[in-house]
Amino acid sequence: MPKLVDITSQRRAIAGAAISVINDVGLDGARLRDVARAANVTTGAVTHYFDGKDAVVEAALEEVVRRILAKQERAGTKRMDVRTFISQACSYLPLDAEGRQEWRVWLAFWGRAIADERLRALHRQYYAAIAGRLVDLLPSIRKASRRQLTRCADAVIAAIDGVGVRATLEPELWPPKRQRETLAGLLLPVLTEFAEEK
Amino acid sequence: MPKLVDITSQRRAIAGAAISVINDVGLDGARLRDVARAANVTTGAVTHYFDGKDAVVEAALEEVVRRILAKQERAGTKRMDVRTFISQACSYLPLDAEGRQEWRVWLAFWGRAIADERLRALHRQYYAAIAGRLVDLLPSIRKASRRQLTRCADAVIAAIDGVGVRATLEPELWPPKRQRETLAGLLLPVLTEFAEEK
Amino acid sequence: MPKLVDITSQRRAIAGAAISVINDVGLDGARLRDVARAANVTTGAVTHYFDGKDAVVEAALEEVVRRILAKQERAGTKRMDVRTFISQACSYLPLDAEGRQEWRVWLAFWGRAIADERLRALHRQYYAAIAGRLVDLLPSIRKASRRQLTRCADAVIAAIDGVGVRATLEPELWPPKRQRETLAGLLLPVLTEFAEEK
Amino acid sequence: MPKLVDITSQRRAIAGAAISVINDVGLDGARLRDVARAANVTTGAVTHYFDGKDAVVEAALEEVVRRILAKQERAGTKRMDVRTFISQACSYLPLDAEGRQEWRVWLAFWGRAIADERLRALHRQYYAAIAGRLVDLLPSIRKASRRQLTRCADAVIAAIDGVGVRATLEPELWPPKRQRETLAGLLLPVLTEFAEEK
DNA sequence: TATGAATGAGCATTCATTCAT
DNA sequence: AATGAATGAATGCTCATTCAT
Repeated sequence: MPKLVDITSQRRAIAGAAISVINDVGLDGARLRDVARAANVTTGAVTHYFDGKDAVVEAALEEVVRRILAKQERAGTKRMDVRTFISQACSYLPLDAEGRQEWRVWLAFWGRAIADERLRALHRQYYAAIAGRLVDLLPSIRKASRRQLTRCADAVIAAIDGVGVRATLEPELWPPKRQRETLAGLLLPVLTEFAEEK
Repeated sequence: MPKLVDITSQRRAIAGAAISVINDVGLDGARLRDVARAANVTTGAVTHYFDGKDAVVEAALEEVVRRILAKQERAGTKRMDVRTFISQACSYLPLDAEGRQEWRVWLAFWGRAIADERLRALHRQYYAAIAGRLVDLLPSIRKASRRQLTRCADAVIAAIDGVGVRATLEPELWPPKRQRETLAGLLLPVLTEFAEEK
Repeated sequence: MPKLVDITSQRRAIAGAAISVINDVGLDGARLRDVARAANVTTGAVTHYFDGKDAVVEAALEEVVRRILAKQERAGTKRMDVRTFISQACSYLPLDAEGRQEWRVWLAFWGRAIADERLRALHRQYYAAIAGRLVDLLPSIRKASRRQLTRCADAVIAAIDGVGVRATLEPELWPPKRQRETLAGLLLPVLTEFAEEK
Repeated sequence: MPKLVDITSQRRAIAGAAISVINDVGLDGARLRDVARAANVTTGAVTHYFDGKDAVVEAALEEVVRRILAKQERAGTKRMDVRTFISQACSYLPLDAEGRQEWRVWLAFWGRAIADERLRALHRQYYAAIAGRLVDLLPSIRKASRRQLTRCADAVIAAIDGVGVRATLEPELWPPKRQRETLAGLLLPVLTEFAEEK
């Protein structure tokens, strides 16, 4: 009787190992053998669960997105003030070790996506998901037209990305405080204005 | 007498070729041979002018920064209103083919910098230069303390990076108009507030 | 289950192939690819079993030493006369095809050792082993102080090396007879004197 | 009017530079560019004076031999006792920095000669020259048949080579004293016997 | 005569992938 | 299902050599 394994959880475990390796040595530096070792399996096992390196890499990206989205506190869509919203937005930033890891890997994928149409398509998809969440959340501040909501979501995402990138590249210069202040400095005026429009 | 060449200009030419190749195939995909071909020289010539691939890559980054900084219209530091400042900031965005190329390469470097201390140090240095320019420019809007200027510069840089990243990854969804509007949407409230503080 | 291989014997096989290649084309001329072919494996296999070319080269040296030492007839340490000892010493000389090969490779390593501290350390170690054997053997001729034994061993080793080098470089001029006569001509007076000291 | 250069002295200078480089980095490690730099000329000049690397290398060997032979004190062929002869023989050993350099380079050439017929022919030639000198010198100890002289010269050369090799590979363990004692230990009995034969 | 920029073949090395077990 | 030994294509890099000036 063969050993029964949970295929999905094995794939998740390997994807997680890949994230860890990418975080350490970058996307190019990540060798399948190291991923295997980090997952406590053999290289053969990795190619057994995935079609090849690209598939592993995509699974890692998918896992990162899953984790990033999971960060967002599952707040209801009830009435919410601007400050609460901003504090929610801050949860996306690389404030702790885990967040930094996710951002580092995320940046690594950007770097590869510029020359990989498949990855870029995934990015479009993930951004759409994130933007969709915001568009769902923003009406809890104020009812607005779809167009207004989209614009506002664009601004919020850009602000988060802008702060997150800088904090990821200069972690020693960007403690959580500076990240939060900068993000708040950008979002407070925008969202206040948004909230007060009629 | 042997042919005398301008070493600096040759290095610049090769760095430019590297940018072009990185833009096309990414930082990992960039092979020295392709860089050589793009520069109309042989691989031997490339290693003649540079110590190795890493040196070529760093030169490419340096050249990209040079071009990005050169973009900024050399406005005087005379009195400037918020709208003019934002329009200046927009000149950093990937609005045209050239800008898109620079941003793509820039993103590629981010991806590698996460696992390359040397590159990260270069990034710190370049960000400091860019921030410095802004800090020099902001007083033309309003006199302010160094701390206030820095915070404002942080916000501006984050906004530019955030919009630029998104526009680079989703170029078909982010025509110049959307980029400008999003950046303005972020900066106008912030800078207006900044300008009106006393 | 994957094929299980005896790693040590594979390494030995590759080292042996390396010896053969070095014998043919010299230490510098030896390419990993040729070593691989001589061992009936691929270059990838060679780098699979060794960290790189240097490691292969060191393994070849180790194997040569093993073979050279194995040459020595395993005589007991019982009473032995000078002529028997000399005949034992002669077994180190490049008298046959196998011995010539070992000496050629041995010379090749000398040439590299002069600029390679690591190799020189190995040589020191191997010489110490050879000298040790002689020091163990000489008392079967006559009891002597450690100092006297060492001096005698020095002389014996020098005589063997001197004859061996010349015979290796001028094989056509140095048939076994001439080698044996020259070595005996050097050692007989020395050892006779050594044997007769009281 | 073109600059007039002494071709021969330029070649000698380059050969000397080559010796120095080979001494430092070995025969394989020696790059033409380094030789050129050590000789204070350009690489082009080196290939101008020599047909290629092999020619430079051979010139270096020739120069080493010249220096080694020059070492031998030009004693007359008048009556000479055994001790004086041995002291002459010792002058071939790597007793000082200059001698060590010559031996190191000499060893490097042995290592290459094993796979280079041309170099081996040169070695045969140089050994013949050295042996010839000894054969000329030995009669000053005792008149003997050509065959006896050759055998004795063989022994002397082997003893010198044997001690020299070891001293070159283990310089820290072989100060001049140990070299001289070992060589004398080998040659004294042999030559005494030779001198006393009738 | 002499320069040194440029060439390009050749090398070790890396690593995703395959496959017999 | 899982192993890990073996493959071999692909790359960066070195360096002797060439040649226009």
